[in-house]
Order: sequence, then structure tokens, then C-alpha cells
Amino acid sequence: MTEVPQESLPREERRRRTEAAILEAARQAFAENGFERATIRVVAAQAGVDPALVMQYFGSKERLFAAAARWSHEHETVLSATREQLPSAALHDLFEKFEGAGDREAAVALMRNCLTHPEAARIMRDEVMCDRAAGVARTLGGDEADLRAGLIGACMIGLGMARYLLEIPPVAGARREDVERLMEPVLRALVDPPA
Amino acid sequence: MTEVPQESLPREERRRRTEAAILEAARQAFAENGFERATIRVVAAQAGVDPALVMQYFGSKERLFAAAARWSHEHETVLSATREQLPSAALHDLFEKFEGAGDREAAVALMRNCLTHPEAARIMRDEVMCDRAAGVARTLGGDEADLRAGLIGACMIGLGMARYLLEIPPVAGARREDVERLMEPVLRALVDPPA
DNA sequence: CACATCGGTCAACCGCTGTAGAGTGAACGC
DNA sequence: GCGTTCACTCTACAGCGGTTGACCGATGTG
Repeated sequence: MTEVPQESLPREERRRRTEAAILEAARQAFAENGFERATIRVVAAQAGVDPALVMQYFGSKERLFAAAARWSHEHETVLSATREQLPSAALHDLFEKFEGAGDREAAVALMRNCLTHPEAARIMRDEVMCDRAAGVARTLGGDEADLRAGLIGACMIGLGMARYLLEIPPVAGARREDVERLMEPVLRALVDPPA
Repeated sequence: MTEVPQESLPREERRRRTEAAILEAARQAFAENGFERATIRVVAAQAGVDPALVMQYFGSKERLFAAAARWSHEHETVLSATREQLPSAALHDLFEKFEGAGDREAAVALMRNCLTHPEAARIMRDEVMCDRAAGVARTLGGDEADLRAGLIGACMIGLGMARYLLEIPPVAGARREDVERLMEPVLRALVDPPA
């Protein structure tokens, strides 16, 4: 967002673009450096704007973060998947989130901060994990469905962090298809636990 | 570490106890609030000591963190396990680390900060994951051994974070044996990948 | 006992960062 | 055209937090 020229645009459009520029800069900063190390001043500079304007638009750094770090549930397939489809659906959702077209930065921003920022932790626990796990548990059925669904979520968290945030070489460097092929049976062991 | 009385102890012993008190307070603070939110002042107060003394002992907040957040590899069994034992060995190591006798706080401190603190990320990636994964890969053998070992690590990271840091209810509240029983076949799917 | 040493404290500095309030010039409605 | 509105900027405040250097009193040593 290095200075998009906004000369003589209608006010409404101007406002929307500025807000979008700030949000994008914020997502990038929060995703890259984490909440604490990301400063309003850097966000503003990246958006080509005065720091005070960020406050005017979002009120506080906390609220800016809340607006920037969203976990979009659209295009997710895991909740409408059958037992059979569930493993590949879960993997597909993760890949799409981080390698697909949507705003990957927002997801990274949330994930990067979920261990150190209270609100990010809450969203991750309640909205991303618990709600979804409850739906998955219904699909699973059988004994300990809640725990099995939670463990599926845990594995997905681990895979996401290892591949996209920690960037552990063999996991981050592998081709998507290879990871999918190897992980599918892993998740299946939680869908259909052996006796 | 609320005020251990140290009247009239030999200097050397006094020094050791103070250093230990600071380290314990630091581990707790870093584990609980993360690097940025943990302040030298709070650490010092918790250790019953002046903030300046912390600097005198450790030089800087960075070095204090490096001293506090260690991932002890002692008592780990995964590297000496056979293919057959590997899944339960990995789970055993994780449980022992976080529920066993050793200093759990140091491990939590490292894990909590590995997404936002550069040095913590480095340790997690290089020392905790890569080195161990290389050993595990040798035990595994076969095709894509490195990737499979990395994915085992990823699952362990996910399990650890979900259970001990994010505290996702079904995973955090489950009994250790139940998690072990359900996760063992999960890891086995990476040890002996189905054709 | 006198002097050096060392654990420990006190007070202060200084840079950074979130935040607030007044001000400015261009777009808008009449 | 003209006053109003609104996006936006400038400047400044205030608190926090890492870090420092001078200082103090007890412990050790000859």
C-alpha cells in the first residue's frame, strides 16, 4: 500500500479505500511481527497515512486488531462433509485458507497471536476450534466424538503452524499433494478409530 | 518465590539462590504472558528483588529469556525408540514434558513465544523440531521419511498447543490415557503409511 | 581492624508507543 | 458562491519499560 493516489475521488470511495489500505497494512504487520511488535506508526506508514487517522478509523489498537484478524469461515467444506469426506475436506480447508485466494494474511495474523494475545486466543479457542469441533463431532458420532473432533482440530493447528508460521523445512517445503496424501490416513484414524 | 529469607548465607549460595529465584519468576512470567507482556519489573517483584539486579545477572531481557526458555531434551525417549515404540514414545515425551516432574514452565515459555519471538522460533524450529525430526526420520526409513517425521512433529505441536496452551476444552480436559489411546494410531499412520 | 569485594538497591534517563485535541484544506449540498 | 462537513495532518502528552550508574551495607580477606 505504498501511496495509492486518491486525488479527487468521491468522499465515500476515498474513505473505503483508506480503510482498506489501513486494514491491509495492519493485517500484514500483525501477521508478520505479532500484535505487540506491530506499531500503529508502522501500520500508518505502510498505508501511507497519519497514525492519528488509524485511531480515528478504529478507535484503538485492540479494535484495529479485532478488525484485522478475522477467521473467515466462508468456503469451508468440513462442516458439510460426510464421514468419508471429512479428512480431505479438513485438509482442503486448511490449504485453501493459507494458499488459496482469500485473505491469507488475516488468518496468519490470528494464528500468529493466538498464543500471546487474549482476544486472539479466545477467537481461536471458541470460534475456530470449539464451534467447528462441535459440528465435526456430530458428523463423527460414536464414542468420544468430541475428543476425536478436538484432536482432529489439534492436528490441523499443528500442521498449519508447522507449515505456514514456524516454516519447519520438510513440512513447509513439501508439495501440497504429498502432505495431503500422507495426512489423510492420519485424520482417518480419528474418524474411524481402530478397535 | 515470595521473599525467601537469605540472611547470613555464604555469598556463593546466596548468589545461586537469587539467580534461581529470578529464573523461576522469569519462566513463569514468560510462560503466562509471553515475552512482550512480561516485564523485568514484574519478574523482579515476583523474585523479591530489584529490577536492576535482573539486568546485572542476565544482561538484558533477551538474554534472560534465552536463559529461561529452554527445551530440555533429557528424559526423552523418542530418539531411542524402535519403529514399533515410536508413537507411544512421542506421546510419552510430550506428556512427561508438560505433566511430569521437570520444569514445565520453561517448555511453556518457549512454546508460548515460538510464534512471535524470533529466538524462540529459531529454537523451536531448529533444535526442537529439525534435529529431532532427523533422528526420527532415520528410525522411520522408507519413502519421504523426512516429511513423515516432520508431520509427526507437527501433530505433536498441535496436540501440545491445543491441550496445554490454548486449552481447548475437549482436548485439555481429557484424561491422558484417552488421548494416548486415540493418538497412537494417528501417529502410526505416519510411521507405517498405508499403500 | 582496615580494606577490598560483592550482592543488592535507588533514582533517573530516555526512547518508544498509544492516544488526544486542535487545526487545515478539499469535497459537498444549497 | 458559501458555509458546512469531513478526511486528514501536526503536535504534543503521558506512561511504560528496558537500561544505567552511583551508591550502600554486609561479607570476605590480610
